[in-house]
Amino acid sequence: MTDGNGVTPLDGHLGYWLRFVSNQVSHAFATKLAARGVTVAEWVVLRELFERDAVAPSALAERLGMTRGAISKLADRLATKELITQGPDPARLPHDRRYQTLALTLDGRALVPELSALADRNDAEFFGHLDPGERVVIEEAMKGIVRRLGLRSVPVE
Amino acid sequence: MTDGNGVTPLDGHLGYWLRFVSNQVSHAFATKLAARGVTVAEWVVLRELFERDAVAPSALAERLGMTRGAISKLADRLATKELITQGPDPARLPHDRRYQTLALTLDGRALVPELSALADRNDAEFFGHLDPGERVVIEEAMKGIVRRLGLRSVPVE
DNA sequence: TATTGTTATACTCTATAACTATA
DNA sequence: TATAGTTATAGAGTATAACAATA
Repeated sequence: MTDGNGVTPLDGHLGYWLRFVSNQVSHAFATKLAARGVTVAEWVVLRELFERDAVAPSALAERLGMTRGAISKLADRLATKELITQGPDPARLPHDRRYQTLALTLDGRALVPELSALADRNDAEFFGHLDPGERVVIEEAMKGIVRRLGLRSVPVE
Repeated sequence: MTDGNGVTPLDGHLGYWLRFVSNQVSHAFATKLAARGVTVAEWVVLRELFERDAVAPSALAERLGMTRGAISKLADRLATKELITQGPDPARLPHDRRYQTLALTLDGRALVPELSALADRNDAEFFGHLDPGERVVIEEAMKGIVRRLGLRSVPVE
């Protein structure tokens, strides 16, 4: 599949179309989140803490496929916004002070369902018109690729 | 579709799966390109110049959905690598010196087919196993979304 | 004044690696 | 010495806005 120059057109790759749509979806979502003062990376952390309540930075880094340094910076920003707390791990006390725990504040916990509604709306705007059959094919194909290649880590960008 | 907390699971959105796969595809491609000393954004510019030969920075910004400032920075990097040239627009001469033109050097032109082969290989690694029917459903769904929402600009990230 | 392009500034995200404090 | 976490640095990408040169 070339254009006569021996070079595949950019849009000749399925990856091109996925990236095109995916970038637009993410950008639209980022814009919605920005109105609430949150980035997509921050949202993912908040969402994760909503599910698990108290998590060590290193565990979060592992689950989200990020470095500890990246989590540390994100956590600082979220703490400044008073959406999470950072503190020693009570389960490790008394006093292995190396271990820390991140947890949602009340404000943070209250915010997650609102942001989740934005995520729902965003998804519907882009994919709501697809018929269920198409939807299933696409979702299963993506899950299949993830399984087949053994991919992990939550996508953030 | 909630998890009982009134909050949709992250992976309950089709956008999640698209982003997951798309990010992995892009990252794998970026790694391949990095071995040739080029980023994905630079690749997109090179690919565009390969097709059109001499392009004004502002035209490139328009086509790629980037700001002129962003193009300017990219162009500087590519010129430093001696993959493109920056100069006055000969079609505008004599002498409306505001207009500039970007064009591939011989090295740049020679590089594009090699990078294109990397793109082919990358796409095959992720999507080569899909049966043609699945492939068509996915590609057409993505194109449909682009059309329906009037999206434009080449995705770079 | 309007337009093309560059530059300055700033912020997000990412990664590597040095550093601290604990153990 | 090993581990958990933080901090420093750097680079890519993005955007806005000020700026220079030209028309």
